[in-house]
Amino acid sequence: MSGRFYITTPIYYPSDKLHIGHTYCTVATDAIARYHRLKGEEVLFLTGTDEHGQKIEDKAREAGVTPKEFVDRIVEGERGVKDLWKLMDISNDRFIRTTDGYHVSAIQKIFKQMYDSGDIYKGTYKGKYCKPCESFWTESQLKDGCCPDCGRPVQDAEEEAYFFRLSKYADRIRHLLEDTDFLEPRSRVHEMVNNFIKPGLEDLCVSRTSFTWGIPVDFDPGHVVYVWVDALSNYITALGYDNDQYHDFDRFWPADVHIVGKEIVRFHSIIWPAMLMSLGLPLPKKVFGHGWLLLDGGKMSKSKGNVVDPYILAEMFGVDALRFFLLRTFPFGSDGNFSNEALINTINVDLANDLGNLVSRTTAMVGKYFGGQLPAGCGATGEERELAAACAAPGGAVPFLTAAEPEKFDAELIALAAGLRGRYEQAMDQYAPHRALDEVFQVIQRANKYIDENAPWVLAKDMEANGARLAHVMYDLLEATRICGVLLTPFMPGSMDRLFAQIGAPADCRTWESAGTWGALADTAAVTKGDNLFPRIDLDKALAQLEAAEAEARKAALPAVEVEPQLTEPVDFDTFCKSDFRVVKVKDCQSVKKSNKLLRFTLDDGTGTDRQILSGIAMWYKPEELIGKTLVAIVNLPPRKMMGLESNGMLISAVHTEHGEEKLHLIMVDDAIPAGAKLC
RNA sequence: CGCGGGGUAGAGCAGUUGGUAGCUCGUCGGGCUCAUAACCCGGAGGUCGGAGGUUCAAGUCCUCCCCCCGCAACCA
Repeated sequence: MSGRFYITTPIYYPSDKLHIGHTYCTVATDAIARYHRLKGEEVLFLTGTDEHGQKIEDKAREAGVTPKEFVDRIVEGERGVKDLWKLMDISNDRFIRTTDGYHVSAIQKIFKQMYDSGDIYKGTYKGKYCKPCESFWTESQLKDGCCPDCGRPVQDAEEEAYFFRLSKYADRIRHLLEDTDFLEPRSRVHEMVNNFIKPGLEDLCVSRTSFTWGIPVDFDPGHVVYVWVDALSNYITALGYDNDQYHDFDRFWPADVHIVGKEIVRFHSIIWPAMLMSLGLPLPKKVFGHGWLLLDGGKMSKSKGNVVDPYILAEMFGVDALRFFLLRTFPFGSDGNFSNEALINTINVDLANDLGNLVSRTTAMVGKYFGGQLPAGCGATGEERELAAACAAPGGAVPFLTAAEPEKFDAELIALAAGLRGRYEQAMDQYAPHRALDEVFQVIQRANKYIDENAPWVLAKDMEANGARLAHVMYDLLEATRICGVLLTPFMPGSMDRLFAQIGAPADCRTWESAGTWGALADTAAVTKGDNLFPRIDLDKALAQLEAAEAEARKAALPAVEVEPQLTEPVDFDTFCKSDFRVVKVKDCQSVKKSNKLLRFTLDDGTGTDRQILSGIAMWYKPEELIGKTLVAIVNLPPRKMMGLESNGMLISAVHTEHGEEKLHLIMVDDAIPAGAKLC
């Protein structure tokens, strides 16, 4: 049974602090890794950060530091990535940074190897070039044939770049996706095949010359390795492939599973296998694409300002409660709606009422009725052990229980608890932690019911007559609790240590083996009622507190008002005068079908002919509120089509950023000004 | 007709190969008092987005339509 297990998270992009979504993915991976360790397997759990690229180069420049300084702060700094994983009790064995020296040199070797084999070749990246911006654009990125950044005309240009022969592997990839279990859940396969394989895989541009923050192509100065080869290869360089930092490649490759978010399934299920094929390496056994945590049914994003900070939640409710909530509530393969109410509810219902209270009432009664230690001989009977063994056996059906009460209660509880490990294992092996947890809680609920059925407080009234029975009932409760505790360890390691201490379970009662055995706990184990494992949370109070904390964090993190830096490049007066700004009156304004940003204006510009302008401001204004307003527009821009409609000019607005949120105000002028008045 | 996901009780969700519609919260009533005002039992509440079709039988299979959410596009 004990084999090796290599599991990875994605390497996260540290251009910003990580949020609850990253935490979700890492916590899930951690629980799976811990599960395999519990089963006695030799596990290697890898996580890390992907630190190169244009965006980080830009962000660093904005912050006035070097790119390396910038990522160091986010990765190693206070409340950074590593800090967060430490807080969340993540048990990763390794942490790779793509700026680590061994990775950098390994990538150069890998790149060279693929070049030498002919799978990477030098080609030309045909595109459009904007001289003032020194930027390359593809045909589709252009705005009206002009540079999307500055709006100036662009020229045909060719840039040297390296390409990977992705097309060569299309057939093998399609087979891999369609005919094997390589990619799960299955629904993601359709998306990949329909969107990317069927239209035809094109060769992939794998180098850039437009920025410098990347791994240099060592045989061709000026080129840096673009994200694909750099980032995806982390899964093998972290094992020591093409480097001497580690020496586990033969031990752990191929990976058992890459856990990834659905947004990067494409890279892991198409590009990564193709790269490995090119290198002649075995493919990972599985890529699992989990769902996203949504907020109010929509995507969580910085620009919406609705990012949930895991630090605040963990500090307020405890790390284990947060870990548990994330994995218990949401089906791992699909999206789920995150909310603070759901979090608190789950903590109260599952952890406080069901599990915490079960431990509390059980340990309290053992203390009250037996001074914290049950009498010897009250433990599992031979018959019970047999029943349990039958239920725990693979495929073992629960026997038909005909015994009379109260033995029937015992048998039901034992049968359910003894079969739990098998059901849990099945769910975990299918990457369904939510189902595994559901199974555990079925047993916890059954144990609570078992207390009511046996009414220990009634038995305790006559210890002489019922003492033995009472002790046995208590033992059954401890034992059921222990089994649940073992199986919850991968999810809540810290809390389960406390639980085991309370029910007196030593190390050999915390093993995977012992979770499949009824009667592992010594009947005379020392039981102590400790602090509540999971205190109940006052919903309203906690929500208010959370909101305050989140608001404060948001304010601290973001400057109140930000404006674009002023341009230093002068514009000569003649050029300026070529822009024809006019006062216009809004005759009609409607939203554009199928667009969530565009509004269509019908304007009186003083010429007597209506002018139509499209403007991407639907986020800030409702169409009807603008009718009749007096605005300013530039009217001599070349016409441009948007969403099939022609726009003749642009309305002028003032824009700024407030607490990270983009704000926009149309320039409105005095209604006394007639349409067509020129601005100068 | 761009691609995909989804529409099941007030809310959030399960429903494998078609065979009496379930779970959690909430709500109403009952029980118990060991326990973290927790626990246990029971009730009410659903034309399973809409319309057709296949079938002895459809939430489940087929066709069409409507709505929501992502990606994409667009935001001169």
